[in-house]
Amino acid sequence: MAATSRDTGDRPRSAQRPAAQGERRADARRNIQAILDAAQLCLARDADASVADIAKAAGVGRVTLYGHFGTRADLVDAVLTRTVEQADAVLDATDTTGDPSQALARLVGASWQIVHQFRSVLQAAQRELPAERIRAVHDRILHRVQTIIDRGQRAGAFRDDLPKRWLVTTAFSLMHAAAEDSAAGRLDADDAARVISVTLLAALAAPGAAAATSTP
Amino acid sequence: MAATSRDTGDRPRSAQRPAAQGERRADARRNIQAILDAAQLCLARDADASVADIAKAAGVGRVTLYGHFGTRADLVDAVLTRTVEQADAVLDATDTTGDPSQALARLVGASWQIVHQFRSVLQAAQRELPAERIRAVHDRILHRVQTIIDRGQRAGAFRDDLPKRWLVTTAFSLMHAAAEDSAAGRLDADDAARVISVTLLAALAAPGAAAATSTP
DNA sequence: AGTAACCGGAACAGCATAGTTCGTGTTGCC
DNA sequence: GGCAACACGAACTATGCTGTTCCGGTTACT
Repeated sequence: MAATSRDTGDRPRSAQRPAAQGERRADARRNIQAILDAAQLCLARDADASVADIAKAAGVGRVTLYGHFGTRADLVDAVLTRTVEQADAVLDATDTTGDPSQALARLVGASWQIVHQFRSVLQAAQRELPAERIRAVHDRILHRVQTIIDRGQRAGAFRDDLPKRWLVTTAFSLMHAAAEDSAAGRLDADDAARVISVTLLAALAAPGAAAATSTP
Repeated sequence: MAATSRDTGDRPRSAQRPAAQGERRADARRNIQAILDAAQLCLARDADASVADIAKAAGVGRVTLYGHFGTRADLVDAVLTRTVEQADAVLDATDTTGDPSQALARLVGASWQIVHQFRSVLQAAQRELPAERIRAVHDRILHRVQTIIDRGQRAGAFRDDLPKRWLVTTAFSLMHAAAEDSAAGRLDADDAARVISVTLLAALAAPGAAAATSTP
């Protein structure tokens, strides 16, 4: 249903078909990226941003947007897919082996901004897409942090007297809060990774451990 | 502008005036409370809940709702005012003297649900009310936690190597996260106060201090 | 150079919501 | 008991949004 597949039967300007499967003119490819970029920014600011707002921000006409994305839900799904792919790429490139505390600090440093962007898009998606679709992508993100917390607990570095699910929630809520404070000018973006890591590791440290230090 | 003042010039059923300033019939008072109750619940679930949804949940007609609240913004403002008053009442009743860690734990225990409810209403209000109005009520809530954190830092119990504003944000983000997890069934509501306090106090503890324990 | 792919403003239909008016009935206060 | 305060469904206007159609112009690919 997304622009990448283009096999949508009855659609406006349905005669528009690429010469080959998936093939497109350069201006069409440029517009699709511009629309996705604009949608990501607009939806992060306001989950109810209109299709007209997004088209304007992308510098294209509404009919052009509808030419590439059949419905608002199609567009939101495409943005969600792209956001997940971007998050996966960054997270795949992050070393999560070795000392759990240091691994978590690296993961936090690499992903705090993406995690927040992801959540903004997710909120918009929740209004348009089925709950299963939302859960599928949400769980993939959670899983990585959970794996490190599991390792940390087994190694005795992280506390195990609180629900594990809550520790994961704590990690995400601190990243989201930092992203919001940073966007609002209340927190220096350059300092955010350190601030989140110090706070999170202090919160997660096994009681009595000397892990609760000023800098990781 | 809210139902309490009733001096709104040209309004539907403008002939409806209480016998005395602010005086109302019993059924009108009951309906106003029902509308505010319903608005608080509906807006907490969905900041875009319609006036028709709220009226239905309150068990009144839309015209009746408009008879008491001139516009949607008037209603949202009234809900915000009431929510702030409720939060003030609970927070005023909480002992914030003595040991900063224990004071913060008490404050958290008393307010985690209210703080979340307050934020939900605040999100709805942000779409309807001027930014100054939002900031005025928001800062009042933040101030109480900030005062305790100040005391804790002076007493050496809380860390001072992270921005103070961030420590306040941490407290609020953990309360919000716990409320969301509780609402979603991922956290036992009866255990939430303990879980938040333990996590928060561990995060705030001055490095090296023995405050990072399992139970406050 | 030719032409299909692509673009996009105008206009339309349908839907949802906010706010208003009308008219009639009910309630509760004096 | 009387009557003003209160209630409320139906119907209306206005606005904004989604999605579609039309049609003429532009771009870019061969």
